[in-house]
Amino acid sequence: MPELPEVETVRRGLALRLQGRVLTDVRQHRPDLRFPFPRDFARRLTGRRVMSLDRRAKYLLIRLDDGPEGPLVWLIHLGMSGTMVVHQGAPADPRGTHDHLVVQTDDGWTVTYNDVRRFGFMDLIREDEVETHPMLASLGPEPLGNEFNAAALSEALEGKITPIKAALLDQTVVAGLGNIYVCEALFRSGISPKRLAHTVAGRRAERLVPVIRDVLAEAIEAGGSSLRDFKASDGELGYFQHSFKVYGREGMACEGCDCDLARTGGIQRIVQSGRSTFYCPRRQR
DNA sequence: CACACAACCTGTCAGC
DNA sequence: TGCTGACAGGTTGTGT
Repeated sequence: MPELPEVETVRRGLALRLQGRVLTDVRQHRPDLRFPFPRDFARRLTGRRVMSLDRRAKYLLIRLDDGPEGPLVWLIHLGMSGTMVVHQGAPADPRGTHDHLVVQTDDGWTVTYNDVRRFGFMDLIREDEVETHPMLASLGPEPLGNEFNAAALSEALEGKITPIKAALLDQTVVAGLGNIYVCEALFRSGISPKRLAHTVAGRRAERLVPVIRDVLAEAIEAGGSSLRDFKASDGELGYFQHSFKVYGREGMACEGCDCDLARTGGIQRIVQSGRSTFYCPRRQR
């Protein structure tokens, strides 16, 4: 589900209600998501005050105040179907089917983590463990940060024989892109998803980098996209999905294309590394 | 080492 | 109506 723009939208939504608040009650309703929750997870969160909410790639990092163990960082990955829904008042009773974690704040709000597929996970670590955390240590540059530029991308793609589509999904190359935004960025930059990654180094990388930044920034601006099982943290749906140019548009004409749809078949769907790729074979080379 | 693919889990939808 | 198979935004582990 959530790619970088959706996670950023969740971060902003959560910040509105969690920043500065004390977590007065934490209910964990199953022992694991994708991985087991850390030991005594709910107990260790209870009573902590939220100092800041940050994001690294598709991860949320919620920084907590000093407690018995020192300041802790609550690490969250939403997986494919994880959502954070915030509402005023007490938790729903009975709770929703896949509400796995329910947190109450000292000012009377409830934050619910719901995750149908349970590909998400959480951890609770010390600040000095953040950089070396197994899930964070090998992440590449933030696509919206200064370290992500044509030179860096070219270097990361150097010698890669895999298709550019697969390379951009590789979180060690650039951290935060997922299936939708890779498809959209490749379309906007006119690069075929089948093109071998190393051939994108150089001029094509110079073209691609600003397009990646733009598409992510636009999606964040639109409040994140949402498909059927994603809700932004305030429960409202995002609207960038209406701006997809190729994703989910198999057989449709691509924007600005004047070729004969009956003859060309329009936008194509292919499978790469087991995942759908949507693209226009005529305008992406 | 680099890459492709299966696996994780549940729900939805299209087709028969 | 019910069954089956394909597919869904991510990441890890395994096998070649």
